[in-house]
Amino acid sequence: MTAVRPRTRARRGEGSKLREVILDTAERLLIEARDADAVSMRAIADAVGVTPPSIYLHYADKEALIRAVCERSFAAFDEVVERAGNTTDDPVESLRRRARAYVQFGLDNPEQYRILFMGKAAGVADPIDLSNMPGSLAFLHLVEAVERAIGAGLLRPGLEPFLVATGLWAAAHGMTSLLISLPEFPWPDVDTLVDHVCESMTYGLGRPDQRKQAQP
Amino acid sequence: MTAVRPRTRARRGEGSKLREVILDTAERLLIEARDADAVSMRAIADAVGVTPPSIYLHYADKEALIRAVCERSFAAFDEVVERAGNTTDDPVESLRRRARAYVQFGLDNPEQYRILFMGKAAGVADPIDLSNMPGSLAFLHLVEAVERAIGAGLLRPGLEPFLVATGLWAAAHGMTSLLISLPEFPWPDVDTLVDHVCESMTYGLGRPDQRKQAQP
DNA sequence: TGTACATCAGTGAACGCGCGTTCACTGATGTAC
DNA sequence: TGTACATCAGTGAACGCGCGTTCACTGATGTAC
Repeated sequence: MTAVRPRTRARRGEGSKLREVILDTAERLLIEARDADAVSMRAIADAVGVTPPSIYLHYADKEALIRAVCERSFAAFDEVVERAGNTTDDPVESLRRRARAYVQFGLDNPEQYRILFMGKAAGVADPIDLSNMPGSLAFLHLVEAVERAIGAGLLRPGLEPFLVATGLWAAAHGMTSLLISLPEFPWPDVDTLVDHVCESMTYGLGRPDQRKQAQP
Repeated sequence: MTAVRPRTRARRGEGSKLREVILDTAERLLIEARDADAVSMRAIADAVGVTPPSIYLHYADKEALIRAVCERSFAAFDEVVERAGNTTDDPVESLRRRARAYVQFGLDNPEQYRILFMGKAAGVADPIDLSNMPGSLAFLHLVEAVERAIGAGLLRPGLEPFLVATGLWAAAHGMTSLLISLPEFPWPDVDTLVDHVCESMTYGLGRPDQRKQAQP
């Protein structure tokens, strides 16, 4: 990919405009490519219409640039899921809508999703402090949504919100990441699959009359 | 990594011995590294104690070698899960044991798991024919296990085995891949998480008395 | 028992390539006087 | 209004590196006579 036009130079004091153009372009190339290793600084510079050293005026190195892209993606992801969850007053239905939005975001933005949740070491910060992680806000929003469902008495009593949220996350992530990684598998219709898993998680695959008394 | 000993040359007619040594070594390096791109043909040759061109006597190119490693990993994976599933006569309990074994295999062999299910294009074959895919056998075994549970009348009537198997797979994969990709997240105890998700998938998070009549 | 020879497992050096990053520089822009 | 000058956005060329792969070859092994 070569530059379409050799970008007009920014005016004095407006050098930081290029910073955002680089960020946008890096994100776009990351989406088109398969992973961060496959997107080179040269390719980014080329697509922006600038020479490679220019990038280093704005980002310390490649890792810093990729991290900046990730942080923006996490914000977008959280926003999409939150918005979908807020379209209903029924807390259980809200969880389902979150799940559908979650999976859809992944399928619409597979490479962003890959960076966010399927990377080699997506988080870097303090292992204990959840709030330091890039995607923490989205997860905390999920825990809150679960708490609302429990508070409304719509889930089995005694459930631990954190554990439930983690399980729901795993289920949504499982569908999303498999759909992304194994596109050639003969998947059922995506909505059918998501609805089935939501239904299973909510009411179970087992026959209600055989439900065991399992209260941890 | 340099060769420990400069490997004694194979005898006449025993050239194919090197083929297996290369396979073992490639698998080992793949486990130690993070992904296939990070393991070079040179590094493999070096670890075997041979020069790079020797590999091309046994594998057409890097892709063929990596694919050979994958095929072996899939076989091992299927075997582990099948064995775990056969330790009980209760079909529903068997599904749970499969799930636990699945997650455990992933955590014990994270890089194999990554290659198998989190790769860029894990399968290459005909998109429609399930039996052509490297991991097809393991999945077909899961469908059969679901069919046994349905046949025994232990699951809600009317469930589609393929859809149920896909959902269970997604749930197990979700936990496994998140645990691998985000090790710094404050995970609950792995067994607690797996048991919780199995319990949810089987009997649901929702209150049984609020179960809706949802028969697709 | 000895020797010429075909086979074949492997070597050593090189190919062209793309990568992240650095370094000395250029030249347009704005400012001070 | 004119000019010297500091600033700063960006350039062009090169660095050293590791990669997958190819090619002409070597030399030990086994076999035929």
